[in-house]
Amino acid sequence: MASVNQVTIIGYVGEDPKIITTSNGKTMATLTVATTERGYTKKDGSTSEDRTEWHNIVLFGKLAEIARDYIRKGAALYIQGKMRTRSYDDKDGIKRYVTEIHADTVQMLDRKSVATSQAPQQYAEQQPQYGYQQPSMNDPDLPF
Amino acid sequence: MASVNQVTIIGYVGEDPKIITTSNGKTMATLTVATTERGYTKKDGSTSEDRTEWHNIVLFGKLAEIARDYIRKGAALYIQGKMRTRSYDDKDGIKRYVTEIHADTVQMLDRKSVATSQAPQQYAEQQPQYGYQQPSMNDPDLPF
Amino acid sequence: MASVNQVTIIGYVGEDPKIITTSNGKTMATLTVATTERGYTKKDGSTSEDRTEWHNIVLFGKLAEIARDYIRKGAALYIQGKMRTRSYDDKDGIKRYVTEIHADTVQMLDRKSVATSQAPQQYAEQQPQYGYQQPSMNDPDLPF
Amino acid sequence: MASVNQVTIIGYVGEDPKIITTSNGKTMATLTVATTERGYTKKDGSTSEDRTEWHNIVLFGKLAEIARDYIRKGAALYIQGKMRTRSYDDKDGIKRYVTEIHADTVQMLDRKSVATSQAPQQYAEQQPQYGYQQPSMNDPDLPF
DNA sequence: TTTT
DNA sequence: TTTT
Repeated sequence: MASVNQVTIIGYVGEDPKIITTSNGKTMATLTVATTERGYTKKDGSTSEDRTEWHNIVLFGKLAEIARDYIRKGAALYIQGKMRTRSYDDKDGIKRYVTEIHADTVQMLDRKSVATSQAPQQYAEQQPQYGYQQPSMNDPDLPF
Repeated sequence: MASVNQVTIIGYVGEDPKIITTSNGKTMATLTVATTERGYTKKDGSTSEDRTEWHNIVLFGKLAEIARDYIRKGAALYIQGKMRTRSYDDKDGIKRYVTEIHADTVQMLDRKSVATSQAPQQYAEQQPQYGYQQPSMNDPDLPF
Repeated sequence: MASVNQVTIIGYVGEDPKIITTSNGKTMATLTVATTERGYTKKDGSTSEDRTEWHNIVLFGKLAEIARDYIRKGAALYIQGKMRTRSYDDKDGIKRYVTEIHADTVQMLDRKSVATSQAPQQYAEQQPQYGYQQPSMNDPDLPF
Repeated sequence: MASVNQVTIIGYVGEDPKIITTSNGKTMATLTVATTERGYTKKDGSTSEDRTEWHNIVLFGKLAEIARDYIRKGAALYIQGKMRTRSYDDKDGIKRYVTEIHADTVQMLDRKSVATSQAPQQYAEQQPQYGYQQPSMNDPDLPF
């Protein structure tokens, strides 16, 4: 059965990634990325406005470690992954849905890392495609 | 500012499309498309299950007319578009979010049209890439 | 360093795939796929013609075995891969270049297999996403 | 008939674009873009080498004007387009083929323009998504 | 709710 | 050389 579910995003990171260590010891990261559709001038002379879309990105394993170590608010990213909608119960016990992008590929588009906010400087300068590093502080807060 | 927001889906239509005529006379169609990620056998011999994802597709203008005239439940489609999250108030007045795909491109992947359920036969046999046709009954129900 | 090289093709197979067993025992398959850009009517009333593009697809390992066992002339395929240009010496010893697509993903878009020309019937009916099978006759001819 | 022919490239411009004014007064630009596949360490400890692929990009109309005015050697680009193989006669009258990418979308990925080599400074600082400008010197040399 |  |  033919099936394709592929999203490609180029945009800017809204906040420093949130890092979670799952119960089975895997690293997971969540972050938000903005894409902006430029407004344009219509035939009647009126102009449409810019439109910003926020995407919920989820990273696992090695990609999550890259996020933890190198990706910071403001970074320009290329992301490719799959759309996934999951349900959760909100504070009133009502079922809600969020659509996330589970990334398969992440590339940093900044020539020099913008990883400054709390990222160790020595890694900020290197910006590898895949980075490994000793564990750091995890943010256990619920993402999104 | 660089920005890309692009989704590519190949999957199967869950229900006949819902057609809406907007207040300014434009045709809009909504439909759901399923993608299925195949389960696989892990190294330890256990198997993961198939996972089906449902996508909310929104079509405007000519693409909506194609949906109205040719696309039916069960059809295999190739869709390319943008992710968009919109908010609406649910019946309790609480703000909710849905993520939709606003399609730019739709192609029917079935060699012979599967458009049988209530679609005019003469068009069901042809399956053009872009179809035009006289107005038909619209379904004013809220999609999704 | 950011880098993306990705091609997506949906089209029809021109000839039965050619199968090669490489010196280190790996299976490789080559096939050609046609994409057709529809002509359209211009503002001045003139029409542009349809334009068919032929793509040289190269498959390795398991994907090559799927090609060998299930993909035949006329099949509709979804292919994703990388562009690669390689050089070779033509019969006059002059360096030539061909651009190929090295596929990472292949999906058959026909609901029922079109694998009829010389493909074993029992497999022709099944059309799995990934197929394994005992070695068969290889075509040692140079592809493309 | 279903057909998709789509290439996505992120890479670096090899030389300043070549600009051609076609016989019917349209602007056309050609440029080469490099993508690099990172080498990796195999299971046996050996490492594969980095592999650079050069892509021949062709731009028409407005995109060609952007290339002329803003894109220079070394620029990082996101490009989406179609693969096209064309034939030409080489100096010995022998038919040769080149595969090019006819771009539909071009985005500059550098935060500050790298457009320095002969590009007017005032535009180099702005880097619009679509730029218009008075005609400049064209390079009539054959590209590629 | 689809499909294999 | 495919397909509609």
